[in-house]
Amino acid sequence: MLDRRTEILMAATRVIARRGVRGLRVGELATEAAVSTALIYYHFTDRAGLLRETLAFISDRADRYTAERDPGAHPGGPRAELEQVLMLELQDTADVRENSTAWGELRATAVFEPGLREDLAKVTHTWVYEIADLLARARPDGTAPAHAAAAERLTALVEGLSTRWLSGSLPLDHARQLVRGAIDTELGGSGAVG
Amino acid sequence: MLDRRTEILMAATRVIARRGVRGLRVGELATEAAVSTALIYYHFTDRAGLLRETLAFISDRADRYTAERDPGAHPGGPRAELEQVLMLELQDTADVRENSTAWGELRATAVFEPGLREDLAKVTHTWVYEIADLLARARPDGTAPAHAAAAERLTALVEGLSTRWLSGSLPLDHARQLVRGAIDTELGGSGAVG
DNA sequence: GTCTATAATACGATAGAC
DNA sequence: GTCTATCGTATTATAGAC
Repeated sequence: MLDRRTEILMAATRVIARRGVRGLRVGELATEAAVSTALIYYHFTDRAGLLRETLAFISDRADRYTAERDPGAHPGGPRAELEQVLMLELQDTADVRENSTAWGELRATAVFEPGLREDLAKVTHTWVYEIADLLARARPDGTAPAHAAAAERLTALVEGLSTRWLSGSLPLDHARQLVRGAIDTELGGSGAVG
Repeated sequence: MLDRRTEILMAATRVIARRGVRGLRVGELATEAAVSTALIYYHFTDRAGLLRETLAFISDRADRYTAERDPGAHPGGPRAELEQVLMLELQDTADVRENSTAWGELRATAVFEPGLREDLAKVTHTWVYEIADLLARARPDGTAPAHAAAAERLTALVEGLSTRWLSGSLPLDHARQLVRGAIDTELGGSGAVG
């Protein structure tokens, strides 16, 4: 059985997925969690603190996506592992939708709130580094700077596509296909225009 | 001489660039535009209407970036033109910063407000189509679907990089370098990992 | 068309009972 | 720990003078 505090954090994640970080109202969260607003202020100092803890909660959950994998031991080899890791952000399950939405919100909010930037940079760096590592294993002949640049491009692409998906301008299947094409292209495969 | 209405729209663009769509307060806009809040409600029905018109205003201005160019008559050929058009979103001038910030906000807001999605899809489609056309001119040997996919990847990449730039996680020069690398890679040049 | 003044309400946050 | 009730303020929106 989960404690109330965790229930509130999960409810906050759902509300953020529905209304955005900046659209979260403490009153609406109370309704979603089926508690009073006073209880929220009992468990969290204020709205800002609640938001901080919720974003940490979401990050942890996202970390677990990847942390639970067994790195390097992927059956399909590094190429398949690379594709799988990049596709983690592009799946239509409640969990991933919630996480991707919150993540996009975090990025969008950081444009106007410098206080969020540090957390953001840290998590982004971890992700980029992981992708660069997989690229290095998929193409051991490439240079480290080339792998780093390709990893930055692939992750930024996934973020861009994720926003388009969530904002309804791009079907999920199409977004996934574009990522596959980008992997092909970056690995020097047959994906390029010519 | 501009009329008050247009002055308010320009002021709204500045406020959105500073605070975000959801951070825009009618009172702050009034101060920025040096008018009363009542005047804003005289010229626009309500906050939502003001926002709609401001976002249309921003879209029009962004269209003009590219519409005013002389398509096909670029001195450096289609490859240079392609690079230039993609780089339009990644420049540290007040205008571009305002537009890119507002554009990112429009996308981020559309995730939670379906009413904005139609406008968004239209402008995105125009942009993607323009890039696909330039790719076709740069590589006439490629197929139309390949050009379309590459255009979607390049524009989504620019959006992702733009958000990273504006949220302070990526220096502008680096973002621009990554776009150049992506163009090389998509055109089958020497940019790939291997 | 533009202002000052103010109504109406939404929202974050707290007091105090249980 | 959890609730009901409420306060204070920020914000949207309007009334009415000029």
